[in-house]
Amino acid sequence: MRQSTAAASKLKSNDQQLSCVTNRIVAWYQGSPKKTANSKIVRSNGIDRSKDESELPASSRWRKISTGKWGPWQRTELTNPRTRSALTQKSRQIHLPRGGTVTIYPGLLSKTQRATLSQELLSSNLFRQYEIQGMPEPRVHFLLHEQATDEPEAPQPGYRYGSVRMKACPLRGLPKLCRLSKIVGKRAGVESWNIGVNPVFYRDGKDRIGAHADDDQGESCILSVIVASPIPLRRLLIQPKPTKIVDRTVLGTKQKGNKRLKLKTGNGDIVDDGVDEQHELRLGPGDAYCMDGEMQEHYVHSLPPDEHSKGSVEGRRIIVVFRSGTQKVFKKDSGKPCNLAALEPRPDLCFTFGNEIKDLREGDIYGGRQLRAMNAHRSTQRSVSGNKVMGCDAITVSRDREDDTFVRFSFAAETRVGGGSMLTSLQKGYPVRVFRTSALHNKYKAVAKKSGPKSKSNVYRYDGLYHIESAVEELGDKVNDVSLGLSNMINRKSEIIFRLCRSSENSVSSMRLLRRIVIERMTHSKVTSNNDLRKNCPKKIIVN
DNA sequence: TCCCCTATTGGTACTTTCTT
DNA sequence: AAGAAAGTACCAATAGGGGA
Repeated sequence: MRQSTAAASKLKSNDQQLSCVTNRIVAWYQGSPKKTANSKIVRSNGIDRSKDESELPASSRWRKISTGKWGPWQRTELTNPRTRSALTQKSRQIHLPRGGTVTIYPGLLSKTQRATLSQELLSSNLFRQYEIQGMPEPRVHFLLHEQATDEPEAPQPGYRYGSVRMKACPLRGLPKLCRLSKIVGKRAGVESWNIGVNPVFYRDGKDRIGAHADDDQGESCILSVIVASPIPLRRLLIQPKPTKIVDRTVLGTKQKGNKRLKLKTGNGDIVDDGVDEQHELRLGPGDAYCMDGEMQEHYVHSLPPDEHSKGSVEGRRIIVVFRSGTQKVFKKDSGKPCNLAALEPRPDLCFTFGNEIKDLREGDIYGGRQLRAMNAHRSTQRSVSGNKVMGCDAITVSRDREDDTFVRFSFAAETRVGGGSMLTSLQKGYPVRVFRTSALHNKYKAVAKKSGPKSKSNVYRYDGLYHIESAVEELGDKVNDVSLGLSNMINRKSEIIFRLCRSSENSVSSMRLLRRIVIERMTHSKVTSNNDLRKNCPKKIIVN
């Protein structure tokens, strides 16, 4: 009884909180954009953007790949659509050089419509957080569909890209958006948004979307309506799609990688016109833009981060994306529902040096996600966590080095992949958290707990704090000691070999920890007491 | 105009996860 | 089994501003 009352009051307070958040956003949104009139944004390329904002702001620039220099941003020519009707009278088009069209519909929504729609979306409680490339996406969103039903377990129409699987909720649950969907469908000449209606919430200027094409489900029409936007406006960046087959050396440039832009001709040959292009669109609240299927073949688009509105509620941006293409059905949704905190701007990550991290215990096994959540190792895709200024707080060891004795080992890193931060830690005498991973082949390889979920991903064992003893730069035959403040002299591409030694600051001695690791590997259970250690420990430690 | 300092940006490497 | 990725953030190179 008591419990249910508590639950009820909790629900109520959640509701109140939600309406509080919603009201605040709506209030902010309805407020006049005071900043516009006076703020002057002069970009490094010398263009004064504030003049553009009252009109349709589209600009483009080009560069020759051979020279690498970008030309100035210039106003993009906007043409009237070929088909004129009452519905498209105000619209304008950009015809992209490599193929495809963007149609802009200025002022599609009134201020009142925007406010009520914002409220409907934010109070729907439907936003979800999805993960991609091992990280939460820097935005939250959800999918609606006119054919979706209320049964949560039943398969529903959906949308999938990368590892994100979105299962739609019924569109009729949000009546205002449902109405809008029909209006914009007419305007764009689309009978049904058969992939779905996708409201997206960028919580602040740090939230963003990387370069991508909407081409995973045969999209033929992608229409986005901007419901709310920070002022100054954020830019939508459009660039040619990178191709897969690339050899820069053949083409006489030094750079490696697959970024060079090439085009496919009609007969399948790959040609290269030697030119990069970029296009920017700065559309405001109430405006809409529509990308066609052909554009998705040749271009990617992105919403780059905006330092201006980072960490601030004023940086909120809400858009609704309507997609038509190939309808698919999904049984599962890969996202998690957002609580109220998840709708606030995400806080910056902070550094923690040393052992004082809650739930981090020497010898224990963790997943990569756990490490990031604990702030014990912050980087998904590099083994060194840290930066050149602050130093390195943690590393993961996943490459075998013959000299690893557990107490001491060496670790190689170029300055560009974290060697710089390790040099800082060496100079400051900071301890580094060391995690050995299951990717190792030597006897100190981390081994997943038997009881844990079956997964192909690596696991990480916390082996305690280590101090960096020395650093040498290897230059062919020469070896250069860089332990003392010479980091600026180092060739960024040469490897620096660091020697690390397990620190006496650790709560557990090296030998005791090593014994525990051995026993836990043998018994697949946790060693919790000294008694366990004495009882189970073999006389001679042999690890394999 | 040159120099020096700071801010911005473009290029890049990185791992896990998932698909083909 | 191979390969690509709707991401992250480091860091060098570059641009821009201010002072001499």
